[in-house]
Amino acid sequence: MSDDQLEVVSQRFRVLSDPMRLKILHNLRDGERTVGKLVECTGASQPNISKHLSILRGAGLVNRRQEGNLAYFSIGAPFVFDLCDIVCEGIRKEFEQKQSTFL
Amino acid sequence: MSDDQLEVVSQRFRVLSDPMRLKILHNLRDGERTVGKLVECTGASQPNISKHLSILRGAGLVNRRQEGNLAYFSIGAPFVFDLCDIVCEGIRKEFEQKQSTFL
DNA sequence: TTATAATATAACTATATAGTTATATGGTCA
DNA sequence: TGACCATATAACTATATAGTTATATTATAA
Repeated sequence: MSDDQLEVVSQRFRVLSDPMRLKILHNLRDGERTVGKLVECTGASQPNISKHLSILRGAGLVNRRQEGNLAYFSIGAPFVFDLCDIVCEGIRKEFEQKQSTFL
Repeated sequence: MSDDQLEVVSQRFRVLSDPMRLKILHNLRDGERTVGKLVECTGASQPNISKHLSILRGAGLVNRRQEGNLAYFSIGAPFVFDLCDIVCEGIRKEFEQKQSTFL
């Protein structure tokens, strides 16, 4: 793998390395949401959510659809949930291993 | 998912969000390596590699084995390669889609 | 057109972190 | 023991970025 490729891949992981962005993705799991709705669900500020959405969109992880003056965002790459599942599984296993140390 | 859980998951993605750490993992794919060997292969400084290795180890992504005054590191969680594969596939698809815009 | 609502962007601040240099630790061998 | 090697850590600097406040954009409705 070239350094350029490594750079691109690491950038993608970086997009997922923020709890608020994961929270947004989690909220979109049930279907598309407006910016306002995401602001409401996450408790973050509107500019903050807009910024995160633009980062997620830049990575192709969400899609944007405009209807009137509302912007609807939805999951653009379902594989993000596969990624999260693998990571969660890894965390779970590691946790179990630490637990077993005390048995 | 709780905010705490999101924090933990995002932290794991953060560990993978650095090109040098991905390079190290890539180099370990063929088997265990000493710190010196990784310094040689990556072209990074020795303290830099040691620091990255300690971060990777903190996340359970690599294992450490000491023999004499050499430290051998190896892959601790093979699923990282699954993660990378999924991300690479996503990048590839997105790239194809952008290409098709010009056809 | 003007007023209003939803969203996006700009400018800024504060924090996190990658990399460097210098030094410390720990192991081996004379 | 003391010299030497491999690795780890500390302190620091420079950069990236998450969040805030203020403002701009875009669309609807009066």
